[in-house]
Amino acid sequence: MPELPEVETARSLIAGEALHRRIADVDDSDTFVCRPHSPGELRAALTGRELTRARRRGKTMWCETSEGGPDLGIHLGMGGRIVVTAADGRAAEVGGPRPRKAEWDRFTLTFTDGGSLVLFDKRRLGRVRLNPDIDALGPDAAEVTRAEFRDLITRGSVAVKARLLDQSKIAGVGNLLADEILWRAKVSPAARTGSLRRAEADRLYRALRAALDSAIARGGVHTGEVIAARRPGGTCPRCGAEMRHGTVGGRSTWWCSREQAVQPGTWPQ
DNA sequence: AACAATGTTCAGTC
DNA sequence: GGACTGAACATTGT
Repeated sequence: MPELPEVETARSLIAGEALHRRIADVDDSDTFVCRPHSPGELRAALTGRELTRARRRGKTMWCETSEGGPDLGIHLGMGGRIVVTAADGRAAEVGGPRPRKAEWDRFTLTFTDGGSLVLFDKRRLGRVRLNPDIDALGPDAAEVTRAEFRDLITRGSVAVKARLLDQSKIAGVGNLLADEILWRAKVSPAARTGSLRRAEADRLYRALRAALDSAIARGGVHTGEVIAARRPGGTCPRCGAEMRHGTVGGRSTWWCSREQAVQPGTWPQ
């Protein structure tokens, strides 16, 4: 699930429920999720502090900590969820509490009030680390300006979908959101960045804003208009033409065979 | 059993 | 350095 809209709602949950509570203990024993830290490193760095602010850029969240402590970086990976539990044991989660197995709790902050903040992730591809390198990310997709976007989306000659997924160029767009944006803008996922005209770049920019606004308002990228058509036999929700499937930028990609027709010579190989 | 999956990262090649 | 591929990571779901 997690792309920018999901991460933003998770960040908002932390900001509303987990700040200014004293950390009594830290379970950082999952060495894969907490890599490259060794067990006990996060515990030593965080115990006794409070989270003071929850921030986000693209799909990376980080919490500032009290007494000049390190930033606590959290990435949800492919399917991570944040659960914040109150002192009375009541669990708060985006979209309401859902069933969860304790064995899939990958990282836990226990607060002195008895509550907790948990990264729950059955696939274990989420990660937690101190002082994440935020500067390696491009501008946040929800904040990028039209001028910045025009530049980053037309430079070079890579497939435009690969560029949308490149977190170092623009941060927050994942595979589903990329398909939704390209479909809304009626641009082929395989179109080369250098071949895009200004009108197409600006259509993509408007589609980016609209897709983000819609996903945040409706509760996630899976609510995208074209996402339901990403299946064998799916048809374009606008024109009814058959949806096509292939690999672009190394990821599974669906597009409308009529409105997003691949231009000759743009498909790799 | 085989394959795909909403993410990142790294090695290798051209 | 840019573009690209394939694999790896760990695990579940179909």
